[in-house]
Amino acid sequence: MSMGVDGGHRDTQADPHADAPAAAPRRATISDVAREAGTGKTSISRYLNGELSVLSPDLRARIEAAIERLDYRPNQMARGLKRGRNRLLGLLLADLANPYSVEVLQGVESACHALGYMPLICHAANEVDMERRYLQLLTTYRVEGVIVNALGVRESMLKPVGSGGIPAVLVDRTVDGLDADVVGLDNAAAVRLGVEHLLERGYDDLVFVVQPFEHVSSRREREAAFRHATQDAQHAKTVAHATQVLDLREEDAVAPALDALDAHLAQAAKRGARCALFAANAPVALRLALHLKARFGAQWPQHVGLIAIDDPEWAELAGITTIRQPTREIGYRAVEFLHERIEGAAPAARAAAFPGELVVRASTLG
Amino acid sequence: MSMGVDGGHRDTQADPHADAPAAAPRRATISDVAREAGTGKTSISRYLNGELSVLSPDLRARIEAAIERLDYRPNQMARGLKRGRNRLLGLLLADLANPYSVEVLQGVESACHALGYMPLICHAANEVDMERRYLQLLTTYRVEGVIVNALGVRESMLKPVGSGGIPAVLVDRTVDGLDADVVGLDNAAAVRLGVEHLLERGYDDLVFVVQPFEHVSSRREREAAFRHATQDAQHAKTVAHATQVLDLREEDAVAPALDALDAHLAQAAKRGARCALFAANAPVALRLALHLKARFGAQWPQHVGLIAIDDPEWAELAGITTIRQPTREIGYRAVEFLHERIEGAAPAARAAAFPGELVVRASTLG
DNA sequence: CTGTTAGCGCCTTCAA
DNA sequence: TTGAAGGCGCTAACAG
Repeated sequence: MSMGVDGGHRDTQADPHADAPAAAPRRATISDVAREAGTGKTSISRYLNGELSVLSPDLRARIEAAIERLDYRPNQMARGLKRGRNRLLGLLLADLANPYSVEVLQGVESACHALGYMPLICHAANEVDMERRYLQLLTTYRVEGVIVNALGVRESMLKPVGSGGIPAVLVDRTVDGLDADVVGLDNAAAVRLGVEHLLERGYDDLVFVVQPFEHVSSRREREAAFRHATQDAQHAKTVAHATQVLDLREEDAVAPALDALDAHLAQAAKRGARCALFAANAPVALRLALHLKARFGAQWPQHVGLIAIDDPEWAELAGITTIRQPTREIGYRAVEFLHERIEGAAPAARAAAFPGELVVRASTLG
Repeated sequence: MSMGVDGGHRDTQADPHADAPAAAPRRATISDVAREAGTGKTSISRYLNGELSVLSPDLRARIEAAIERLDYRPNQMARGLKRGRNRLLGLLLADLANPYSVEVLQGVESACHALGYMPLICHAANEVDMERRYLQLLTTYRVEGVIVNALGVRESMLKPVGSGGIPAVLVDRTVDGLDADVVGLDNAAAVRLGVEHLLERGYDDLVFVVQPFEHVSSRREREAAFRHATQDAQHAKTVAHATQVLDLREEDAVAPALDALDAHLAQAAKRGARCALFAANAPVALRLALHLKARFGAQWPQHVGLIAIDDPEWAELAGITTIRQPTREIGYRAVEFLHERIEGAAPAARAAAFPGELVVRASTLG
């Protein structure tokens, strides 16, 4: 159950009779430093915490020297235990293989540096079960707050801060029934941007392709926005639209979905319609591009349009039009929100929705 | 200097006069559980550590209930402080934007789960300075060992385990003067595999493209292996070869390097030679592919061959031949090595070199 | 089988 | 300006 199964660990203690070079010289503690500097632990502690003004220059110099000589590093664990805060932030990521996550992570890290936190990164690899375990583990390490970008985290795994839970902020997706800060893309605007671009380019049969979206708010929002944008009064009569679910986690379900898509494309072609696919995110886009290439050859963009939310590094190489998210900002803001709550501010749950940016490439030349 | 700048943090303590719902109900401690269960802390501790056999069924049930009722989670920090081991492993990664790192990470995680460790992931974003800071930080959190895949870590930042340093294992690259375990690709064999493939396909002018390699052992090894493979007796007279450095961190240096490459390609064409580029890793390959596409259009593989070490997800889409590394195994093995050392084994430094696998695609059709 | 005691390394009153 | 003492949450001898 618990991750730390440590039964059966022989506590290999240094053999006093071994002629090895100074068997495992324990790291120096604050007491060692105090002794070395000829003073009490209190002064060392003061020094460590920057209360330099209350230390005589002499003592201060001795302490400095002692620390240097012993290569002393204060033990964060002990510090944390004592003061009740360890400067650890949990970051739960559903899928690090998705470039989006890595970019958000970069923003998170940079904010952590600025604010003095150490991010504890947990990668759930798209497994709901892992998410639960990691959340427990983070709790166990007493992180001061968590940033969550998960697939199946439930409200019950993450009690709202009011009821004794850890401060939490959600990235990209909400959790049903959980009243926490959320930061992510302005999905409605981003999708609208994409749809308008496709219409401008003359596509009149749009298919939104998305992973199962019932349980992921951002997917839900994007799908809904797609329907609204295409049903919009000014287009309603001229634009065909449909949604195709593509479950990338079920390899067996992918082929049928792609077949359905092919059928749709064939029909559209017969009608003389110009068809374009709107991928809800990068993983979907990759899968679609691979399929289209296999089916139509390298010239596939002449047959079908393709646009995607997310702008992975390979989009440029593949010539795919995208809607880029300000991922780093998203990560940065998440930490800022979290920091405020950790510091005690308790405003109502906030939501930060960042705008996406259209990057036009060859896949939507029309 | 230190990351944990925490001066100026108002310790916002709960206002006892606020009518808020039960101001921040502190997490239950072992004492709380003991009281709730009507027993002493020791029994609780025993329960937590799986010494169930020495507890009367009755006590055991009461403890179980108390824990449940209080939603108690043992504090890992306190545990670690006491027993001197916190089950934390540091993982220092030079660049998470490189898919290689993410894949290695997955192997690391899966091994950590199996062995009961919690990986503390640090992302240095290709900054040597970050690497140093993170290494210090890890030290400060008393991780039991570190897995290092860094750019500029020096021996001085990572004292060998014998002299009081933390157990360390290196991934993909060694550190000068540091006698630690290393796990990575069998570079010589992988490069040979690639060169032979290119020769078979009829290329007779090979250019190895690599980031600055003086300080990164794997790049050095690959470059050397390339020279050896091409100078090999049986090819020496028929194959032209060269090495081109491409420093991706210096945007200003990229264009000149690509120009040089272009010149080389032009000359080769004039001589009627069949030219192929051998990218030392995925980031280089991406950059090259982008350039070739811009220069020769989508049909670039008809002009130049391209092969790369690493097999990122976009390689399939771009149709680039690669030599795939068993990245997950690499990460897994790294943890295993580290675990053994943490457990006290002190064998001589080992090296695990895994074989690469050739994945042929359209970029080397000849 | 169960509880008491003494710290792990550090911070924090409190008194000198 | 300095130091001694107590305790954060937990484990590990010792007793009973």
